[in-house]
Amino acid sequence: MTTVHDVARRAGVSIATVSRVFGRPDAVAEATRHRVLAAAGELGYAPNTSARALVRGRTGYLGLLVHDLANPFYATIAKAAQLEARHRGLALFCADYGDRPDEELTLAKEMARHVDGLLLYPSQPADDALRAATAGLGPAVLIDSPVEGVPHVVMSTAEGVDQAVAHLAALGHRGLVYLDAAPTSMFTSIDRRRNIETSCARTGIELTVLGPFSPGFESGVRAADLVIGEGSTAVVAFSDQMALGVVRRLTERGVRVGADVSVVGVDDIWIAAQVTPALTTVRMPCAEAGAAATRLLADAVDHPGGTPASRVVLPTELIVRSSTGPVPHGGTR
Amino acid sequence: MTTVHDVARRAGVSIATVSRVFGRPDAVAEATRHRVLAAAGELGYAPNTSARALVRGRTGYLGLLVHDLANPFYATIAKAAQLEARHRGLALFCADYGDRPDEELTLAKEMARHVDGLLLYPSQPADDALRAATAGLGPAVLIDSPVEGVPHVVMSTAEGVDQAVAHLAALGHRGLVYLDAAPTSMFTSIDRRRNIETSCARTGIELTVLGPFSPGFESGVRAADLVIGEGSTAVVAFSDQMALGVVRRLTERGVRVGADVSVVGVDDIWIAAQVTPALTTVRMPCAEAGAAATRLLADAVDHPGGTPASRVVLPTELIVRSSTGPVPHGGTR
DNA sequence: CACGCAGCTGTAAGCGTTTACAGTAAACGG
DNA sequence: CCGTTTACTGTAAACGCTTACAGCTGCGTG
Repeated sequence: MTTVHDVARRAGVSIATVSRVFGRPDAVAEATRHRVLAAAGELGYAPNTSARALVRGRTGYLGLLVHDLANPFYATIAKAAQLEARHRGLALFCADYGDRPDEELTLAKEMARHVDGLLLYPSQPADDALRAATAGLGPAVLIDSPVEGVPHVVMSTAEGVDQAVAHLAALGHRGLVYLDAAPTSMFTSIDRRRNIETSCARTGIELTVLGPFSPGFESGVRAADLVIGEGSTAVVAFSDQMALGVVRRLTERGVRVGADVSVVGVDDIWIAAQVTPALTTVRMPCAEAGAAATRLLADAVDHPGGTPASRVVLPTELIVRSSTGPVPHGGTR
Repeated sequence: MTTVHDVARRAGVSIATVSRVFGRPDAVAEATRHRVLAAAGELGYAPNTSARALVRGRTGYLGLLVHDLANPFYATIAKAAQLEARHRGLALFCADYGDRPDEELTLAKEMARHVDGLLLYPSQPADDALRAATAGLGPAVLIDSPVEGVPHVVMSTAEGVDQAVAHLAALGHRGLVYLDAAPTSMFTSIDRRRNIETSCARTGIELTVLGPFSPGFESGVRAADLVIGEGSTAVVAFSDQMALGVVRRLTERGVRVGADVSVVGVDDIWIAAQVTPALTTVRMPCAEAGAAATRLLADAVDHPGGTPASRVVLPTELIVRSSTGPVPHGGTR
């Protein structure tokens, strides 16, 4: 491994000068800088990151902790966060707590030791415990977990869900079934349920909430029969996966999706656009969330005494496709 | 920040003892160890990672570089790698080069500065350039890129594809169309194409290769019409996404998938099991690959003079579902 | 009883950087 | 021509940790 000393010797300067060339290049004369750079190039020198981190008190690393890295929802957040971090000269650790949400805090603590700041997508509801927990870990920004006093970015389904309800109302639907998902204490669940409640109330649509179900395809399949039982003409599911399950079962039972019953999902996963009928859905801006959170965190790391707790709310949007259509003639619920 | 000095003072020992308690605990007397641990606990002390890395010459970090972190295929590898790394007390950096494969090497170099070893899923074909490139970066293990002299793990479709061809042959199919994907120089492309060629040759199935297409749903849609044009009774697609596209278009055109035409995919993405008809496919062991590669790398890092270039070949397996069926009566191609 | 040895602990020398401070030389104004 | 500034560079002290080495104690052994 080549060090500042090697480069210094080769370039005929002191180690301080070498260091400066890589730290604040304009603090050294142009001729010297070139000599040092040349020497460094020949030797293949690059500053040792550990040593630099030690003296600077900054690692240049950020950590991201989510529920499941293999899930496209979180993976998209991770990808965007990673990209944004790189643009700022930072690197990103990724980890997920998977099926052991109790390990979340342990993992966060462990991660905090290695990084300048943490990006957290908490599994638990936003509350005081979380605030307290993040307190000792250095800068942290929360995703989809609006905790007062901690910077966070949330993807609000307010707009998207409102558009969905308006869309259904315009199509003549008088009532709809919402398929809720567990755990109901998570922000995503609360947010979607609350928004659909207010939207329905405002629009005068009769709302029936079913569930909570576990959020997956199978639950949608199961829920579909309940929907038929309810005699409803419209369904809004917690997620696209659930919606896809609903569509599948409805079709199986001879119900024409988009004609007899309208189905709306949330997330806009890629397959939603490809199935027949293509799924009407509320798009979640995962990439934007990942990038925004990283930006917030990087700023918090750079200015320890900056704005105490910024908050970014990312809007959502309804994507209308073919799984929704005018209410059938005979049956208004 | 609390340091060894704080703990040492509080516990009434020297900093060396504190360090030893966290480094090799059995080298210090039990009573002393307890005292130090207590003091450390009260002070909330944990060894500074940068300082430790500096003196040890090891960061305890691994890096993973893939094409696209948001793609479930790579995301699954990343998740497994991350988990395996954690089990070994290591942490994992994740990055992707996305649509700029030319940046791959730059990124790898940059990453190499921060980590003890690299996990690479190269975008380029396995060749000398790659071997040379990885040479200076410290330990590296390649995924799906069998380069002689560099440790690697590959997911071989040999078994899975062979099973698929045998499966189709048993169903009475006399010929099949393979839908190839670009870039054809990548190991995954080469491997799948070569394996299907040998399997068909061995089984006496007539093979028609179409493509290369870009590997996506849309390509499958496009390819479906070509397949109908060929009059073939069976299709094997490069990926599930393509296969799903084929299924979609075939269905649209009134061709009954699993009856008139059999379709086989590769990957076994989650939706493959959920669509109707459920997709027969070759499962790729992404998680196993990620874990195995991490294991190899961790070993290489631990024993710099160990086995020079280990090689792990992970087998694949055909999952039979409903998109394949007996050849239709009238038409044997 | 002297000696060796094992078990434990402390001292101090780094690991490769950054950076405050001091020093030098040239340039400049009076 | 001298004092002062400016521009640059070097010296040396950290940063927090690990670890070779030495020292000390108490034990068993010849």
